[in-house]
Amino acid sequence: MSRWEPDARGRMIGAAMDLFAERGFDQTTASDIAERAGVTERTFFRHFSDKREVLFGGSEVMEKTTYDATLAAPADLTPLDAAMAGITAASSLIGDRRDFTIRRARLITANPSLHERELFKLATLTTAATNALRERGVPELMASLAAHCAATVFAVAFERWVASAEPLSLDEEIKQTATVLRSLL
Amino acid sequence: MSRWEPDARGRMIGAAMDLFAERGFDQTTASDIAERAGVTERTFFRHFSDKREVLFGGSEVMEKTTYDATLAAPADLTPLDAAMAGITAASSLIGDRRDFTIRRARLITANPSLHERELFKLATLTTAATNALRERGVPELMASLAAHCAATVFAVAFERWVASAEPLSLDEEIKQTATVLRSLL
DNA sequence: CGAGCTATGTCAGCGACTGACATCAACAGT
DNA sequence: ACTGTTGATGTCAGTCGCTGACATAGCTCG
Repeated sequence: MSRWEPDARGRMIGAAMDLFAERGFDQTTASDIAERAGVTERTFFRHFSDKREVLFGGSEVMEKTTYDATLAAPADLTPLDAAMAGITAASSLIGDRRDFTIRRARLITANPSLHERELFKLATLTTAATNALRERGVPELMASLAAHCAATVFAVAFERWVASAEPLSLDEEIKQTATVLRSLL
Repeated sequence: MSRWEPDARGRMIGAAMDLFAERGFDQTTASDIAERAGVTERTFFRHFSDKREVLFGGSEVMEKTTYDATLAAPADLTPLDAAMAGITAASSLIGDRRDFTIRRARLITANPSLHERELFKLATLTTAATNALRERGVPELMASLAAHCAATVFAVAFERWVASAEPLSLDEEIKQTATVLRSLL
């Protein structure tokens, strides 16, 4: 797959996370990452469209999962429940690898520029759920609001999941958060 | 105020919006903006921490307004209503200058990197409302969820306000959107 | 009119990112 | 085993975003 060792991409991701944790994001150059991974700066930018993207590998998969699972949810679910089903399906993609995900989350919250990118990725999930809901026949405004609410539940639950020392599963955290959300109105 | 003409900052904002509209954000260099505004590139970066910030001038004011108005809302309001009061107060800061705001919004949605920044600014409003709610004695989780919901209403309502040809006021749009949100649950 | 403050100009330099071109490993077909 | 093709990588030069250090011009105040 690569000119020398295999899995250049994986090595770059690992090198980046190590370096970000050691020195911080801003103090790490793309060239640093590439060097530790045994490749060139140029090949780093062939794999990742920019320096931040090295931490956001699986996001297209999550987007597609969100869309598919929202669309495939039982027909009798409310818009909000369908969107929740979509987002929950996507969340199960990361709920497993707990320590990797948490390590990554800490790096992200430590850097505004990475935080920005994460908000953007979350917005793509919202859009995916919105599109799927519209496909289900939900009117525009309601689709958008339901998708946003589901994304909110995910974001807040994820934050708590990361912060808690002895944790529930991410799924459980989401369920509890969703319950509180419903009690708001 | 400036070495030559007054209101260098205002001229840079105007120049940036014109150039972004003419050639697009990526095809406009910071030096281009500075030149059209009659200043140096260095001066541009003294006024704006980065190239995107030229479109996000009033955001600290909106953040403070959100916090203050959420905190100052009548004590008998629910968390969601208090947060809505805060965000609505902030929205009135832009609801006036409609064509400027819409022109700006179109530039932002046309460019992912600007969109990223806008999501970040919206997140700061959410945080401001969350903090104010906590100050009101609302428990953490509920505060966070209420603030997120209020921000969602604002974001969705704003999007519709920008898209509509013959529009309601932004306030009206927010009220209608909030009603639909409540009907979701 | 001189002292000091502040906004601006000038210059040098790093790091993010890109386009163009050369190169190397693996693989397919002969 | 030989060769042509393909795809990932290396090399190089260059643009642009952004910053630190220092010089300078305008304003204010005594």
